[in-house]
Amino acid sequence: MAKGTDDTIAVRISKALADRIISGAIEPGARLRQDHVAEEFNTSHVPVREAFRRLEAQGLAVSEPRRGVRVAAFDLGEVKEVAEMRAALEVLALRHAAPHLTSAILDLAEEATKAGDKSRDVRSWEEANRAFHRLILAPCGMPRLLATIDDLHAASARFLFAAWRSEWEARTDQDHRAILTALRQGNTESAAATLGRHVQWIGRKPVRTASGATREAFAIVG
Amino acid sequence: MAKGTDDTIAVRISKALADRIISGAIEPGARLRQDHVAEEFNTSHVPVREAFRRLEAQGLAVSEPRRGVRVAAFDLGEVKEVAEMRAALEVLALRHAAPHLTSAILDLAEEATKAGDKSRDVRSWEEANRAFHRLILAPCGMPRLLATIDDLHAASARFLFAAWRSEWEARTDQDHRAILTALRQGNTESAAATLGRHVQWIGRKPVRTASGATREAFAIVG
DNA sequence: CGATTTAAAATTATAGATAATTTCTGTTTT
DNA sequence: AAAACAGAAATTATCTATAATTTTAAATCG
Repeated sequence: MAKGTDDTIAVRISKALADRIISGAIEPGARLRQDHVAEEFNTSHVPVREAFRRLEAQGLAVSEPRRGVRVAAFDLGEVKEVAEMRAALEVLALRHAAPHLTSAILDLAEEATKAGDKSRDVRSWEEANRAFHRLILAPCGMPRLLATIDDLHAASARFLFAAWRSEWEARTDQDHRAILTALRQGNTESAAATLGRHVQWIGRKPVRTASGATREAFAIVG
Repeated sequence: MAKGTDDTIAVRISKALADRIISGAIEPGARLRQDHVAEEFNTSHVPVREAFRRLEAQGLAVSEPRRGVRVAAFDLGEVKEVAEMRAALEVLALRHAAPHLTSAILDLAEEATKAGDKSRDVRSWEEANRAFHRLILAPCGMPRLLATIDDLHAASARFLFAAWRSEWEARTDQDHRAILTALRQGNTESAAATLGRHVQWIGRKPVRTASGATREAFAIVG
């Protein structure tokens, strides 16, 4: 991951915190105390507050005036919401990207798919999956759309890590392959339809809670 | 407009600046100098910086590290991009909102349409148009989706005001009426299709530039 | 006279300090 | 024992001050 050493301190902090929130290192609902964060990063709280605003905009944190910032909570409803938004926007992006896709790009996307299938842990699977989606969508040339999709991917990853906290079973991604085949054949509509379905596929998994009981965990898997 | 007196200063500033950027009171590309803004609002620059981060997240301003913040510029490509994103997301929202629409809500939406038709200036037309869209979409119960649509509406309004800076000719909005009719008949798909087309309708208009020449101006009109 | 370097002014980014608000904790009251 | 209530501690939001960087303007050189 690019460290971005010339970034402003606020950006560095927001990236670091975003990573922790997404990976689940900080629990949903946990308070983010500006002085503590400032101390940890050896800065004052001014850049910390700016970092908080960034996290807020990404939907990773919520802030109440005078009461501080906390890590955004989420429920099944939000998982579905993000999945549907991703479906709508990624389909749009793919329709515009399709005419600009080269076989070189599709080859890279295929490699990303293979890397995902080989992944032994959630984290590397997520990285490969994200790479696949970004590769086939980036040529749409719509920066605002891509930025929005990126934020939604971050939310998806958060749900994913929350559900498959440590265990992960490898599985071959047939959807990705179907999408690539359709794109290679110039069948954009078929690829878009599969992508739309693929992104909305929600995985279910029983998870042991802190109290010992088991509940269903949900996560977007695509 | 709700003044939000209990808002934090940063929020107040960001709302005031957003209004100016959207209305065109500040030119695209103009620099936003934190000390000047701070002086105007009788504060220090700390809340101003936070306001800038909010504007950045909304896509109304762009910031380059150490070089300051400027009002986001836009071109025809971005107008189209925002229109397509709105089409995709508003259609999604409408599909979810449709089952929860009451005739009371649809009556309010019809009033908003009439108010739009009667508007003598862009500003009040935009307000009525925004009210219409929000009324029929809000019952979808997807907060993240609605927040994203709101930001896109702000961008749309910006393009609109830039093109129709002062003059505005009244016109009856047939699309809004067609959408309401379809919704009243329970024909969600027809309403969604019309909405998707409606949002992407881009108006064209010759505009006199500062140098005296005329160029085409473009704006989303829906 | 135009290009380039240098110096000054303006501006951004961060730090440290202060006032106001909220949260926490222990105690009292019913 | 549960609820209500102080008072103390912690935390947020803001202000003033300082360091670092960029922009502007002037001056110098080719």
